[in-house]
Amino acid sequence: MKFTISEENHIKGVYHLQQQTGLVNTNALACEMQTKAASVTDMLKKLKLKKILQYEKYKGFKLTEMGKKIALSIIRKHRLWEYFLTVKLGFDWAKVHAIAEELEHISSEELIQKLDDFLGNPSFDPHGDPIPDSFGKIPTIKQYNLMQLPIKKKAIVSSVSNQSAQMLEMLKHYKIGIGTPIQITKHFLFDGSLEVKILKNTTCILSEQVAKNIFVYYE
Amino acid sequence: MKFTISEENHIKGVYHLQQQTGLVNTNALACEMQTKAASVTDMLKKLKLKKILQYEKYKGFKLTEMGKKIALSIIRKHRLWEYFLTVKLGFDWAKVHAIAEELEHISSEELIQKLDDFLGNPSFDPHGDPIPDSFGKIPTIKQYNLMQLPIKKKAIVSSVSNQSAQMLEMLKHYKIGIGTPIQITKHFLFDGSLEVKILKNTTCILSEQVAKNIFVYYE
DNA sequence: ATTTATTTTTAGATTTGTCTAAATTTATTT
DNA sequence: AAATAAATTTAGACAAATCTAAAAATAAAT
Ligand SMILES: [Mn+2]
Ligand SMILES: [Mn+2]
Ligand SMILES: [Mn+2]
Ligand SMILES: [Mn+2]
Repeated sequence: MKFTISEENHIKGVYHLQQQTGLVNTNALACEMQTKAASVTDMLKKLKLKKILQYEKYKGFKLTEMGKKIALSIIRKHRLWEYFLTVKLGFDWAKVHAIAEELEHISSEELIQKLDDFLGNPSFDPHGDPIPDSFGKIPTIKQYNLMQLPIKKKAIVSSVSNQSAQMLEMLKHYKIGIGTPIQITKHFLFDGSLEVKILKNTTCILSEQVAKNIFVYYE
Repeated sequence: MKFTISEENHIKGVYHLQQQTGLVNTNALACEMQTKAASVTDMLKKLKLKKILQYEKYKGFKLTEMGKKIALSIIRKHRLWEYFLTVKLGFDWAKVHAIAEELEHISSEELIQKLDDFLGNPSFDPHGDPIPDSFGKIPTIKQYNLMQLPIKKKAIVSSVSNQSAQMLEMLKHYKIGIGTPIQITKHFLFDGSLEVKILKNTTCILSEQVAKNIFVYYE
């Protein structure tokens, strides 16, 4: 089945909200979509008719299984494009969301499969969010950018977004790799650099430029 | 100024038609856009108001300078995406047009500049059509795929779309490079292979798989 | 120069997505 | 339990993009 861009955006909006709240209500979605409650109601009727939503008037709503599948395929596209934009085109990861918001609506299934392969089937987007596979299956752990890791919190390096030879050389020198325990001991505001403790013994300083390419998870 | 997808498609349609006919008429554009004459008239009024078109009722129309600039920026996006899809993602060049028809409407200027650099600022798309630069300037020569070159017609190799090591090794063996004179002497229908004369002396057989990656120009 | 045919435009309808304002339902207070 | 507040839906409007059918303008043919 085909969906309009507006329908796709609404489906994705419901998905994100129901991850947190279970049932979603009209005002919340209106707020998420930067639109008005009346417009949301109209859209809900349409999506219910297309069997994307379980929806009872005044009672809130959530996605059907089919709805979830569609949401995940849009999220998959969004995050793969974000990955492409940062890793291949060198975009700052703050800028990629808005562009991926448009790219996620390109319809070709073959395109997204080939893009996925071209990128090496990445599991996480530049913000550390998991990328669903073509069946909608989501990697479980949640990653955080090292710059966002709370001070003193113990974490594990889970991925590095810049895979250039220079970056890898630098990480090798610091003995940082996938699975390395890491902990921020100090955050210098002057240049954004971090003092980090690695493997519970070595301590070193990472520039913001390096740190923002490193992702970690914890718990 | 911002344009809708439909407006952009119409602007591009006018551009292509006026390349051949100078002034464009309503029915021709309706045919090109797979729509009806009445719909075209509505769109013309809107585009005239936005100063994209010079248009007098019943008299035909053509793009203003601004209209041309916009058309070229859309064509630039279209052809860069086509190049990306074939060279980076490995799409068959017959399939890329439909997908680029969607991708050309992604709005970010920065995206297209970075994509252009990532691709190595190519001058021609996979079909041999020239890619306008960011100022709208178009490379002059027209390229043809070697498979499309009329038999016996003398031509010059102008580009190769597959730049893999294997392909380059093969071309080196055949002594084929950019600027090499080439001429088809026979076309075997059984497997699509070509017998070609290179440099006016050597003759060799190129498989269809090789030949379809070679582009030439003539005159 | 009329008549006929073709092209183009207008008039009016339809679908999609949005809005405001009013009505209705549900939730919260007194 | 009644009154008030908040959330949600309905009713009615509008802009964008399309269509069909009819009218008007232009071109071609007799
Ligand atoms: Mn979007
Ligand atoms: Mn993201
Ligand atoms: Mn298009
Ligand atoms: Mn092309």
